[in-house]
Amino acid sequence: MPEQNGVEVCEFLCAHESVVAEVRAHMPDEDTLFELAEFYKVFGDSTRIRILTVLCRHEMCVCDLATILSMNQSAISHQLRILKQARLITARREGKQVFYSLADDHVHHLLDTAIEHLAER
Amino acid sequence: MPEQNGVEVCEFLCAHESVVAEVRAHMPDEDTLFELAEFYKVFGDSTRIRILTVLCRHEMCVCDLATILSMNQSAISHQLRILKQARLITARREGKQVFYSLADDHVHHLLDTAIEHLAER
DNA sequence: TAAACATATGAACAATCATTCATATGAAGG
DNA sequence: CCTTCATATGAATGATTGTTCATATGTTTA
Repeated sequence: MPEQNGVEVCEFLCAHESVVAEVRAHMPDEDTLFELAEFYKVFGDSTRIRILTVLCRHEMCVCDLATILSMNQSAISHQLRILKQARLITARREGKQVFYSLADDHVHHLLDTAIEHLAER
Repeated sequence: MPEQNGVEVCEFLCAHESVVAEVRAHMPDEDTLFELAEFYKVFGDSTRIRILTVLCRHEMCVCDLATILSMNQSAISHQLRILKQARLITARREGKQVFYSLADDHVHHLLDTAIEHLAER
C-alpha cells in the first residue's frame, strides 16, 4: 500500500485525502480545460482533418475541396465554418469563389508533427 | 483570377484540375487520417482532459478521480477505458484499488504544451 | 465462504454532431 | 435587371457518444 501522510485508505469515497487536496489545489481552471477540449474536438473529425491536410499543401476553393474529398459542397461549407470559427483557417474571396487556407504556420506545424507522429507508430 | 496551367475556371465541379490532381497525389492515405482524427477525438472531451490533467500530477485510483472531478465512479471508469484503449494511460492494480497513470512522458509533454499554448492566447 | 469494498461493464437515455436537402446570399456576365 | 454560378445557411435526420443505473467481476478480510 502506498502511504500518503499516513492516509492510505478510503474515507467517504475512498479518497487519499492529501493527494486529492494537493491535486485539487493545482488544477487549471475548468474553463481553460474546457477550451482545450473544444480545441481538440475540432481536430477529432476525419472530414475536418482531411480538409486541413489539403490546405496544408495549397489554398483551395470550396468546390475543389468537395471534388478532392468526394463530398457535397454543403457538407464542406459547414465544416469550413467550424474550422474558421476555431481560427484554424482563413477565407479570401475572389470573385464568385472563396479560397481557404491555413490560418498560420502554427497550424501548419501542428498538423505536420501530428502526421509524423502517426507514421512512427 | 489565379491561373493553374491555364485552367482557371470550374469544369464539372469548379475544379482547378492541376491543383486538385497534385494535392490528390500527395494525400496521406485515408486510414492514416482517420486514425489521426480518432486520436484527437480522445482529447476532445473535457472529462477526459480533466482526468489526464490530474494524472499529469499524480497517479490516482478511480474513486479519488471521481472525488476530484465530482463525478460518479461509473462515468470515470468508462472514460478511463477509452483513455486506456488509446494507450494514453496505464493501469496498475494494488489490492482492491486500481491506480492509473499517464502512459509515458510523451503524453505528459503533449499535455503540458497544450496547456501552455492555451495560456498564450 | 460470506460480506464488504473497488472497479468494470452492459443497457438505456439524452445530448451532440455530421451530413443532406432545400433555399438564400452574393458576385459576374449578358 | 436577369440569369448563372459559387458559396452559405437553416431545418431535418441519422449516427455517435457521454452519463446514469443496475449489476457483474475481482480482491480482501472477517
